[in-house]
Amino acid sequence: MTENTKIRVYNTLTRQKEPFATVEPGKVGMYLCGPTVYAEAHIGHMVGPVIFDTIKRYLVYSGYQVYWVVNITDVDDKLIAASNKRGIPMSQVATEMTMDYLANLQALGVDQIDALPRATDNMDEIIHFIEELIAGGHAYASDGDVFFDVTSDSEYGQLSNRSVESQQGEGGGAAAKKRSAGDFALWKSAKAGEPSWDSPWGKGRPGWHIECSAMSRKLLGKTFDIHGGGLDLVFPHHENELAQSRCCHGQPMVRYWMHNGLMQRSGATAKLGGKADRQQPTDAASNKISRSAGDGGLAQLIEQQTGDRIRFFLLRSHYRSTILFGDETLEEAGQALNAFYRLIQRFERLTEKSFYESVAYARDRISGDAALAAASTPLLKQLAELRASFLDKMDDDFNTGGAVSELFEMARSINRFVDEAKLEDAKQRSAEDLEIFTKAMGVLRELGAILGLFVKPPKASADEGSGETLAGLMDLLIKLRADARAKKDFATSDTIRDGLSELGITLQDLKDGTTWEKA
RNA sequence: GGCGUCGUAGCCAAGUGGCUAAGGCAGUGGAUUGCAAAUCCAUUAUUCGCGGGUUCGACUCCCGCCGACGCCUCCA
Repeated sequence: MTENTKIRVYNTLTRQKEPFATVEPGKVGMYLCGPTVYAEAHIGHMVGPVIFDTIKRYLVYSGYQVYWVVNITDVDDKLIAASNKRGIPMSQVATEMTMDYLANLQALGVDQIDALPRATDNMDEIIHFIEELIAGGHAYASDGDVFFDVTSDSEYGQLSNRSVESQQGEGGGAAAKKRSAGDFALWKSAKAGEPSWDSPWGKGRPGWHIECSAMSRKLLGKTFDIHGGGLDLVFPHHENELAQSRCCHGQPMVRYWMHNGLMQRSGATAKLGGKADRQQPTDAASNKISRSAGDGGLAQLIEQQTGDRIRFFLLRSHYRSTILFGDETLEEAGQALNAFYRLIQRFERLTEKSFYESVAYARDRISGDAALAAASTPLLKQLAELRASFLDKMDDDFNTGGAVSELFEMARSINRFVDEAKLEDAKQRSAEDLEIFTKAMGVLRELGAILGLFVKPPKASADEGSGETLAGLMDLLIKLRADARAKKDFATSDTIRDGLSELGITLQDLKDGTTWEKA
C-alpha cells in the first residue's frame, strides 16, 4: 500500500476532521453534485469543480486511484420553464447549457472528471431505485406521484441536524398527497405539455434528489468515499439523497460528506438590518451570487481574467470558507499570480528551456520525496522543507490557501538564489547553478500541478493584442530604444518607455536585453 | 423562531492552548538601475468583533452580546 495515510478530511456528517480511510484501499470514489443546466453558469458554480478537481489531483498525487463523477441535472422545473420561455425543447436548453458549463470547466483547468452522467440518460436506474424504495417500505405512490416517507427512516436529518418533527413543509397541491409534511418527491406526475417518461406510476419525471442516488450507485457503488457539493445543498438535497440511498441499501451511502463554502459578492454590504424571520432579501440586494440576480457571463469573465487567474483566486482561500468575489480581489489574485509567471519567464530566459515542456518534476509524492532526499545545496534543502510544509497543509483537509503561501516562499527563495548566484550575468553563471535552478523549478512545477497551476503556458487575456504583429512592433521599438541608450540618448529611450507605459506595456531592462510585459 | 458557518493588520487570507500570529495585495525605506520595471532585503496586528469565564497560560476551549452569511423541501 503506497497511498498517503496522513490525510484528514472534514466530514459534514460528523462535524469534525477525520482520518481519510477509503472503502477500498488505494481507491477513491468521488461524486460532486453538478449543475442544473437551465441557464449559463456563474462564477459561484465553479467553486466546487475547482476544489474537487484539486482534491482529486492531490489524492492521485498521494497514491490513490480516483474515479470522479459529476452529474448533470437536465430535467427539472427550471429547465421546463426555460424551455417554455424560449420556445425550444428542454433537451436543447440542457445541451446548450451543458456545453457552456463544460467550456467554463475547461478554461479553469478542471480536467479530472471521469464521468458526467445525465439524469435523462438514467431513467431506468432512477425508476428502478424508486421501486426498490417502495418495496422496502420507504416510499409510497400517491396519485401519480411517489414520495419518500421520512418517518420510515429513524436517522433522517442527521446530516443537516434537523428533526423530522421540525419539518413544516409547505401548503399547496402536493401537500395533500403526502403522508407527512417532510416527505419529498421521488417521482412527479407530468402536467400537460411537460416532458415526461413512462413509469409504473404513469407519465412523469424524477424528483430532484433521486438521480444522484441512482447514478452514484450505478457508477460508484452503494457506499463510496466522497460526496461533495456546495454548502447550500446540505439540506434538503444531500439529506434526502442520503436517506434514499441508506434506506434502499441498508448501508451508509458515503464515507465523507464534503461541502464547499459559497461565494459572496464583495463590496458594499447589503445593509438590511433587523433579523426579520425568514425575510429573505432579494438576491439583487444581497451579496448572494445567483442567476436570478443576473450573475452569469462567466465565459466573458474568464476571457477577460483568464482561467488560471480565477482558479488561483479560488484556491487562495480555504474551500469551506465563504469566498468574497469582486473585481479588486480578482485583480489582486492576478497580481500575485504574475510573480510566478515572471519567475517562470526568468527561468526560460536564463536556461533557454521551456518550463512547461522540459522541466522534469515528480508526479507523485513518493518520487517527489526521493528527488529531494539527497538535496545537498542550501536552496534545495530549503525547498524540501517548504515542500514538506505544503504537503502537510494539503493533508490537513486540503488547505490550499495555506499551501499557496509555501509556493510564494519558494518563489522568493528561488529568486534570491538567482540573484545571489548571479545567474543573470552570462559571464558569471555556472552550469551547476543553472542545474540547481532547474531542479528548484521542478519542485515548483510538482506542487503547482497539484493545484492545477503552471500546467500550461498562461493564455493571454482577451484584450491582449494580436500576437505576432505586436511582438514584431515591440522588437522594433526595443531595438530603437537600445540604440538610443547606447548613445546615452535617454530622452529618446524614456519617451519610448513612457509611451509604451501609457499603452499598458512595461519594459524591463535586463543585463542582456530588454523584455516587455502587458498589464 | 430552528439548525449551522463566520468575524485575524488599509485590503485579501492561513493558523495554533504556551516557540517571532503564515503568505499575498497595497504602502514605506534600502540594495540594484542612467532613470525605471522586475528581483532581493527591511518594515507595516504588543494583537486576533465586544464582554465575561475555565486555565499557570487563550486569538485558539466555554457562556453571553453585537455583526455578517447560509439552509429551513415539491407546488414558486
